Amino acid sequence: MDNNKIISSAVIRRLPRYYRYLGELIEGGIQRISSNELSSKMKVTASQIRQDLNNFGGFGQQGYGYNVKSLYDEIGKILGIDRTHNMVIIGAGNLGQAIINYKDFEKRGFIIKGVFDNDMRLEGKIISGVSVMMIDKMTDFIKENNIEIVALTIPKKSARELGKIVADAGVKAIWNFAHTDLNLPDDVIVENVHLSESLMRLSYTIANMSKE
Amino acid sequence: MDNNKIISSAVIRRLPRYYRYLGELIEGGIQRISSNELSSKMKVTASQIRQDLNNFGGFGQQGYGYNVKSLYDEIGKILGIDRTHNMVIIGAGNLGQAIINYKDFEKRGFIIKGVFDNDMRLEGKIISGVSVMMIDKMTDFIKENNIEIVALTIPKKSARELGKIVADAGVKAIWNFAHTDLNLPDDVIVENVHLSESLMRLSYTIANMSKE
DNA sequence: TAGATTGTTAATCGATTAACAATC
DNA sequence: TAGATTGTTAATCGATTAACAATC
Repeated sequence: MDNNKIISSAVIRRLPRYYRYLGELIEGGIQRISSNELSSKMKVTASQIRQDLNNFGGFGQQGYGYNVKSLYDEIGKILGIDRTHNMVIIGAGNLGQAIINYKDFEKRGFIIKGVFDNDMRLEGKIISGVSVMMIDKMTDFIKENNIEIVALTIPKKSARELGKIVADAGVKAIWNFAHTDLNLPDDVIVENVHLSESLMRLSYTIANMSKE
Repeated sequence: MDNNKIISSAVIRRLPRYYRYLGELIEGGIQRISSNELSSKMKVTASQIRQDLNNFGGFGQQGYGYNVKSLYDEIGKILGIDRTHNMVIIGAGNLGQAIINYKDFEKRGFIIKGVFDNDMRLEGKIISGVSVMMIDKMTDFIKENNIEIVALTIPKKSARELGKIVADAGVKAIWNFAHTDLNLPDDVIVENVHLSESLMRLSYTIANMSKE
């Protein structure tokens, strides 16, 4: 595998979906699959599957197809979930709590080490085993606990401010749920989840399907 | 504007972001903007902005630029948020509650008419003015209240089942937060929010930025 | 009018699909 | 070996960027 080749984001966007389907095949006890079979399950072209995978190496075998388990593991490695990532949540509201309670993230190696909030009434509260701390303790906590990822589940104004602070504290990536762009230096990774944009795309499709 | 032209999904994906930036310009009291100024704010090319907008009509004026307020309104119309949409949530957990509590959706015309759950202890509970009902009342409720959109904030197994049920009940679109594809007939719109895929993309970027 | 900026065509770039030789 | 299916090249399709004439 050529580690330096830059992979297009279109390919990266599809990898987690391959990973999910392969996981389900494993659960179903399937050991091998051809690009053609996977193609019909996932509703993408077999050609695309083979092209995508070959960006990372020849994981298949002619005449046989792909070994489900080993392809699953390879994609896991590519996605960087063959190791753990320490994470904190900023914002102990419903959305922050939803992320903490959703146990699958932890299963994939995303370890939630703490939740921060500025509501003093929440200080010391335990949410699903994770304790709520005040924002002023955050920078130290990030440095001492080797935190790589911060999830921002707070309103946009605070998100912009705290985004800067955690970037300065040295986190590698921000998972941003606030409805704003963060405008941080290029060495800080930002992955946005803009729910309102998703809902507007849905609304667009409603408006334009009905037309025909 | 040519109502029948099919607009590429790449363009649609960008529209809500234009809408957001224009909204902020309005708040800031800005009345006109050129594609060049907007380009540097949004970090996309001016050419792309002009191309995107011209899919829907000539909203600008040579030598002047775009009127912020009227462009905002036009994009709102295109996105179908110039009218209201009735919506229900299935799943009264943290994620469902987060959506109910987030008042911006309501402001944009997405009216949450009810929440459904199968936990009998929640029956009749009021979450932010919206009452929790049991799943067996759902189909009737959807039909009687002209529900267009259903948000699925439940585990994947139930999501697949209830997705079919609400599709049969006649909803136009499903906003799917479950980590699965729904496989419904083509006339039902599905907009997926796969948080775990988003987190894996973030993880990929961490793994591959550190390499250089 | 002169300057600014759009709308739109043409050029480039990138992503997807098709085809098939290589090979298990 | 024969059949199946990959890996990979070539062809096509679509999206983005550049350029500039039209026009406010």
